[in-house]
Amino acid sequence: MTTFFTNLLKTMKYPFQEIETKWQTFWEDKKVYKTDLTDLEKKIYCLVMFIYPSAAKMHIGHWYNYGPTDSWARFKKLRGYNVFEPIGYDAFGLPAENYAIKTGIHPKDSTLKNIEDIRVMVKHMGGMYDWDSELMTCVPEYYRWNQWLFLQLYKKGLAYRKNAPVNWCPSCQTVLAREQVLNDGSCERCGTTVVQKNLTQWFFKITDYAEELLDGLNKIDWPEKTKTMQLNWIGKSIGAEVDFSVSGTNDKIKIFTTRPDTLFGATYMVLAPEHPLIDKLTTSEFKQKVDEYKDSIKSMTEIDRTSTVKEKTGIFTGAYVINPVTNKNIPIWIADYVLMTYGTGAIMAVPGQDERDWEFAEKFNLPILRTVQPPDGFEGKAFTENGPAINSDFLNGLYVEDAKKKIIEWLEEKGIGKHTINYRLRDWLISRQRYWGTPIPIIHCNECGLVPVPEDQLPVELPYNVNFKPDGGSPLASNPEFVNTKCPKCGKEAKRDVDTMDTFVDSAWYYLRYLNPKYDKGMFDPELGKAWTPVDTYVGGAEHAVMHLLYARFIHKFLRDIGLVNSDEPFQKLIHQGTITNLGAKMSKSKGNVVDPNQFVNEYGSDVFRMYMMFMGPYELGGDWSDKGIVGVDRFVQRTYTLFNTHQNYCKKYPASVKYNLEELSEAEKTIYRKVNQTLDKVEVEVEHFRFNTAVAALMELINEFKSLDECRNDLKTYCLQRFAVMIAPLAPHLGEECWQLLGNKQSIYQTPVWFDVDKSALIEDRVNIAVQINGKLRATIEVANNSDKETTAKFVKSDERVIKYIQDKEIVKEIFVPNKIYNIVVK
RNA sequence: GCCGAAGUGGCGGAAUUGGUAGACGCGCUGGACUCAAAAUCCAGUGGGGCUCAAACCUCGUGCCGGUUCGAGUCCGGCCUUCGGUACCA
Repeated sequence: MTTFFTNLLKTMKYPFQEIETKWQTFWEDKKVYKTDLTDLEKKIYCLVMFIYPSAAKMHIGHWYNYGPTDSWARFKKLRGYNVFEPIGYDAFGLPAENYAIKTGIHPKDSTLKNIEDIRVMVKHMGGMYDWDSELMTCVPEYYRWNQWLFLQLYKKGLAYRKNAPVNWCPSCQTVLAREQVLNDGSCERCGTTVVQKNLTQWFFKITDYAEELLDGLNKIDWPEKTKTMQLNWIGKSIGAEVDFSVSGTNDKIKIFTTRPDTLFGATYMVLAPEHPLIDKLTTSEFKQKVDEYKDSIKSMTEIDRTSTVKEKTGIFTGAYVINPVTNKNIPIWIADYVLMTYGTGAIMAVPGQDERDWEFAEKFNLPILRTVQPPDGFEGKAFTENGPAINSDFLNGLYVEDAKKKIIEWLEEKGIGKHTINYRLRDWLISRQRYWGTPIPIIHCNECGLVPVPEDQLPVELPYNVNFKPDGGSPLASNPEFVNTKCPKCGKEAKRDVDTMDTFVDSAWYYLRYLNPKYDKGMFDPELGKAWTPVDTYVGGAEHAVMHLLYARFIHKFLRDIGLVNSDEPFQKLIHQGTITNLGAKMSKSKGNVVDPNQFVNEYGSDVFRMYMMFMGPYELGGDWSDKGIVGVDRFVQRTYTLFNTHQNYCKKYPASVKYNLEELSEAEKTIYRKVNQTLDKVEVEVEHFRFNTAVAALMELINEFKSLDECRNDLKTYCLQRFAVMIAPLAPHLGEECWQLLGNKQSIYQTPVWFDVDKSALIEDRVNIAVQINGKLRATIEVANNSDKETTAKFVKSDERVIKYIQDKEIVKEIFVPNKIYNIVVK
């Protein structure tokens, strides 16, 4: 070959556009990523949270979620697994509808258009998706099964309607589930402050599964943080319910407490301002003030009310209850720090052992009685820790746990209380007063009441023509053809439910539908559902920790209970990619800090962009966006391409051995051979654990080592290059395929997956550097044979000038030797 | 307030079980190539001291202590940032 030609190759830039198109077309034409779902040996279901197509573009977050996850899936594929990696669209939801209100473009039209655009971009990214399993939730073939699911839940009493105070977003013009209200009382979607309204709405009874949702957390491989969040959200507390009799009446007030052992210290009672008994028991003397207080609460927002920094307020009702253990009258107060939505809406106040009660008692001069002995020198106010009971008659001397047992026994014996478990978890409110979602399959009949739509009449199709102006009513009500129907039971005129379902219903089971999105005999093919769940690896944002991920677990357990799947959990291993911020803030249109990935994809190609995102830092940490450094990855790709271009057809011309004997290699060859195997070993471990940054770094190190590749015999070069191509293929799939082909391989690497075994004997070095320390300070490094013993090493150490300098005239106290690592001499 | 994660060069970040801090990359500096530039390649690059230079010394992983022959890593006490949560009885 002429020097001229070699130089030409060396200066030729990696033509990413041509090569990406070439391989994308090849993969698609040959259906390389079509998964055989009947092959269950070595199956892996790798799932990424599907796309919410609220805009026509893939943003940085999508790339960051999908690129690295796809690389992991590809890595598994090359290692011989039967990997199922699907993609789809979470296509219902508010943004499309809000967009329609603004522009007049119908949600269906804009959504389908967005999906088309996004599909092109996802393909451009070079994902290993099985396009035959692509799905979108906004088509009747999909949402029909949301309706079917609803009916199954309804049959079991797990879908029900109730009138309750619910969260209403004035901007989204719909109710929200509790999980969709952020901690500052704002709407998760639009940030508007949510208000409370009393409305009759549909709920899914997730609370029936509370205990199992807790138990299941022990069986899944999820980030501890996420499991803790679910644990806290479910909020199990063990305690007791106790009835207190109202003095001078037959009324009883039930309270819930986690500290029944402190019953003797209950010096007053507090009711939530909404408690139904208040009007009845308030004495006429206090009536006006109580009413005033209740009014003042009504005008407060939820945020103000539940603010912990706010000073406690409350008012006496004039009434008393009898403490069942002391038989003393204790006053009944009402205060907004007691919530009607938790427990019974009433508490016994034990200021001695509860900080909130102490604060309240101090402010309103209510009696405080300690019933748990604080340790000597305790200077705090309420004592909430463990200790022996005091001032508690028959409980005296018992520590908290024993005292609880004894008092509960006593209460149960007397029939005035019982052991109780309370959960913070509320039922899932699924009604939405919006258009772009799944219609609720219920008919309201004047004669028969609520009538479920018969299953054979599903789907209840979402009509195209509606008026989706936000006026607080459901847009579907504006379409008479939709609303007016016949009662399936009595045949008389009836009306359809005009609300739609929360879109979290769609996403609660989509991973099952992927297995065969065209299946028309049920929600999904139960055989496949049983074979392919739980999903092995699920990757998505941590913001779904208590919404989507909790709902999906609930629905999965329900589907198991009706026999459609046989696994207990939907997602075995969960990984959260970090968030990519820009200028320290989450990217959003309103902040104007959105970075468009296309500018980089167009300039460097998708392989470089993907790999750069992986190289930026630990996957689970995310970080602030910066394009500094993308050129480094680009250079690496260029060098890789040049390397393979200058070694074309090496596989054919100089076939490599499977393994080389180190003894027979020259020093230069040995070094490279070792480095190749060490890198292979490293890349395997790093990619397996989603540590892509260090995997890319290892490959960069290896290509640096290849500077001396020319000192190797040709078949050994092949050995090195083959392995390099295979290792880079998951991280830069188009480049990987190209390199593999340049080496002279006929088959696409993903068509016929290849991975090489590590030659373990090559991981060990002949000679190693030992750090020599004097009193723990590094004074020298010496090179010795691998696995040298202490005596041999000591000889080298003690004859080294740098060491002698420090140990002469000194007394050697101790010598610590760690083979192949350290030799530390302690002198006095 | 409570729970969790993080804090390492100019920057992004590496560092099995405590064992040579700063891998890899960016940037920067110098050099080669070029009429010149870009690109590419080569060399250097934590701070300070000493030196023509090297060798060498010294300080260094948010702060203060501790354990240890040895601490980025373990323990105690703080500070900052970012997530989660918010009177749940």
